[in-house]
Amino acid sequence: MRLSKRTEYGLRAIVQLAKLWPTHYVQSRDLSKQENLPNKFLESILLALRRGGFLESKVGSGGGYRLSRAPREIVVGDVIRRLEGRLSARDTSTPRDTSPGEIAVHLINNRLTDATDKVLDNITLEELLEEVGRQGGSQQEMYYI
Amino acid sequence: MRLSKRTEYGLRAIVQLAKLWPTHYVQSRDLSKQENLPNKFLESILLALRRGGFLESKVGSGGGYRLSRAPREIVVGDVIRRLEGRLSARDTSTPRDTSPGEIAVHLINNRLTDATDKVLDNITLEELLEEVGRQGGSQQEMYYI
DNA sequence: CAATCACCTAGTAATTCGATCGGGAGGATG
DNA sequence: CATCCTCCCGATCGAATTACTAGGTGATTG
Repeated sequence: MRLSKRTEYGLRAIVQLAKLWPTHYVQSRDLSKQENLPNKFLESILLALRRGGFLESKVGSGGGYRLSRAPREIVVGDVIRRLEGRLSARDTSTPRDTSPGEIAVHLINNRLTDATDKVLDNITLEELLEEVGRQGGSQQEMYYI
Repeated sequence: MRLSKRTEYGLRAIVQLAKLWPTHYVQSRDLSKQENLPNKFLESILLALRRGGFLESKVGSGGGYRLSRAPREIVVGDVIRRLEGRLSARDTSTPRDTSPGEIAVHLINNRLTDATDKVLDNITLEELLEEVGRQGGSQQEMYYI
């Protein structure tokens, strides 16, 4: 499974903002330059993040975006779920008089979303930044608790 | 994250075949009726599963498909990876001189594929059938080992 | 042979995705 | 007040992906 570009760009932007926190507002234009992202596309993503309550914005000269709270208080899973429309599309309804195949699929789906949620809800922006600082944890799989 | 229809249909079909194992060949037409799936679409999926070594087929009158081995020897993860083209698209390369944002995304992606692989590689068709038999485990989240 | 059924190619319909366009609206600055 | 600056926001568009269909080939069986 792979994250959409929208989510990827959003993550990259918010990581930059986390690095610069709590210094003041960064403009979307600068963000798209730093991470080399399509300007207008990024704008809409930043807007979604603001609506999600992760960012604060300020219009006018000297305006821009910044995190609305400390990186340690922002859970990566919340950010990603906001951007990735379909993620966490857990079937709330448990079908009863359906075929075994459908039940099986339902079951697999739930386990998958469970597992991904567990991963994503277990890391904050601050922790993510720390791990990135260690060059991706010496690029090995020593992760998972 | 959600499975594609292709994967979903393939799973549903192979679950049916697992239920009927080791009785003899089932035709794709019957399968599509039982699970109410688009006939021709399912055909191409079954073909892929056969090429993946999960199914055996027999052409001609009285032909059809069956599992190529016992349900306990078929891992769900293998089936799904065969159908879902992109899954397990783990970035093999570890980018070095890239932005923090890119490294962060890379890291998240790896953790996600790790987690999903772990879930899917930990259940066989036989186990899946058992759990389905328990009506989806009384529809609660008592799953995960 | 005549019916059956897997196999195969190709093509189309529908949706999603990535990205762009083109303006507002509303604050800052001089 | 004028005019930059920057966020805000809806509409749109091409391309890729996904979902699905049509139509034929050729082995197998009764």
